[in-house]
Amino acid sequence: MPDLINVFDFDLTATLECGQAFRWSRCGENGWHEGVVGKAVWRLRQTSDSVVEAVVPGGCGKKTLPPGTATATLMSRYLSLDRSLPQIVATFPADDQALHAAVRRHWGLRVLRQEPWECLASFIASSTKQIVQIRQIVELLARRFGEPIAPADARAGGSRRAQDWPLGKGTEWYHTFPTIEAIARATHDQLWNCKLGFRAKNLLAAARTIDSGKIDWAKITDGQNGQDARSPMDYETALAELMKLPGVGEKIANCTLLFACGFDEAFPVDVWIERALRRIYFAGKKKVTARQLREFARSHFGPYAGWAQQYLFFNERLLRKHRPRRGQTLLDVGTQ
DNA sequence: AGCCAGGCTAAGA
DNA sequence: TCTTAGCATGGC
Repeated sequence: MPDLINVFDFDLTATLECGQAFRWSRCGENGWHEGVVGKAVWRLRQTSDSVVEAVVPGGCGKKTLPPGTATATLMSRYLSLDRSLPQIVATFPADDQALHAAVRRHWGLRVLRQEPWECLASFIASSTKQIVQIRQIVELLARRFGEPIAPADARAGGSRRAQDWPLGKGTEWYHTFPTIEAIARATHDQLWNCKLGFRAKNLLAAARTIDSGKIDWAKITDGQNGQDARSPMDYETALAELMKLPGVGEKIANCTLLFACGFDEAFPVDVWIERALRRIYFAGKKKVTARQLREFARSHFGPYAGWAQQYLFFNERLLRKHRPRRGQTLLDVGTQ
């Protein structure tokens, strides 16, 4: 039996599939999602507005996962269930109809709190790559430099009966995401062989820079392990610190701060969000520089700008996905 | 077949 | 300060 978790204002699928994490995939037909988090394999599915089923090591295999246990705390933290979505949304500009429409459409989407190094490394790998390719790279890195997780361990904590498992046979080996040290010890060619291309040298140098203590990694990511949700460092400092790493510009630094370090105001601008911003907020204006977009975002969206970004981003991607890509601009899609 | 992908960096205006 | 080319590769 899976454990049950009570949730409010939560949409598991939107949260896992909105493009912030790369190691989740659907498995089976019954809405199960499977992913490696830390040293464990998690399987999750949402069975109603208020219930998520979880098969995780450390789960008790009983009906409801008792809040306060280590596993419950970990999951609540990773999924950002320990936050009030209505309170976050209340900080958005009240008159921004396009944003509120996106929020309604994807109600329950939450920004995750991922492991910082995995997040940073994944986004270093992401530049000029499609999401399928990024997922491939991350899996290759895990397989070659991560710790193997035996099939039996992947099933730990749940039922021993294979038919209770969404996965079926349960003979597959999993791998943790490699540590900073593991990547730092790798050779350039080994990373290259993980299809990183020119990003290989950036990832290697980033790992070695962090490993040798040249940037204050511990402080940037401190909120991850401490009591507080976020790092004690201020946003601008943390951003500048991350951008010292090779291959890490504003976009990737902001992704890391938002998706892993608890900086809710971090606002990554990629091509998708740029399209959305231009269409929604700068319609009719011919020349809008990237800098203007960033400044607009900072002043317009407020302390949870990063969350607003994620709603707009996901929305934009779905718009594009459901529309023909050629011969039709997004201008006629509207903001409804 | 070609086009393009969730960028960063250096170079040159 | 803003724009542009180059970087490599696989998926569609």
